[in-house]
Amino acid sequence: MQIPSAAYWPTTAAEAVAIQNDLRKQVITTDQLGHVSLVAGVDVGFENDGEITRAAVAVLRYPDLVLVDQAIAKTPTRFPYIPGLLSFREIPALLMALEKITKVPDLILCDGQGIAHPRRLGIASHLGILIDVPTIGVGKSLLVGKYETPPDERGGWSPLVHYKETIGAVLRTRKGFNPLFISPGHRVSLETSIAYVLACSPKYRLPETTRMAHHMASNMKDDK
DNA sequence: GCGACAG
DNA sequence: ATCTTGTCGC
Repeated sequence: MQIPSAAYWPTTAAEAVAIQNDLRKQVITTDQLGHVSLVAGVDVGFENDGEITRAAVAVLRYPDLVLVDQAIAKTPTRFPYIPGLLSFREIPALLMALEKITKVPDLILCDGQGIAHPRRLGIASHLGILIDVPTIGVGKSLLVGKYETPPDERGGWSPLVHYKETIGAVLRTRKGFNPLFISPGHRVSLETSIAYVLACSPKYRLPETTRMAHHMASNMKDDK
């Protein structure tokens, strides 16, 4: 798919924060997505103490979740891991992998937060704005916000609140397992985000999209 | 000031 | 994220 040239990339934390404060104005948290027939999952992995970044994209047909396209990319890491600035470390490699995809997804599920972020610009929101595709943040743990333990049943959830603002949902995709931290990335509402995450996680705690991308990013070290 | 802190 | 086998529990 066509990817806008990420001409310049920040080098310092202060620079990255300034970019987030600017891009946050572009985030849309209302439903602005068409018919969804293709859902993608993206994930990243590292090698050599983080020197190399591996990215993987898995495109699945929706709603049967059959893998129809995939791509991987490997590149030198350019930004350190700093809580709140994760996207600057992982997005460069993700864009390289997305560029190789031939089927453009209608929706992308990302590892990490959407607007459930200190400045409302987690990796899902950041990526969504850069490529202008609807995105949802699916985190395995908390970054910011407070919440009550959600009901222990599949579909049970409770709001994630930060500074009096609802920024996401703590959702259980399986009874008896830790919940996921869901938040709108870009062009998707919270309600819709919850619905798609549940629809994409029919059997395991994590969405099929995420699981497939994860496996691809891991097996990259086995082959070429 | 102290602690928390996606992957 | 990553280093890694077996092991405990539903």
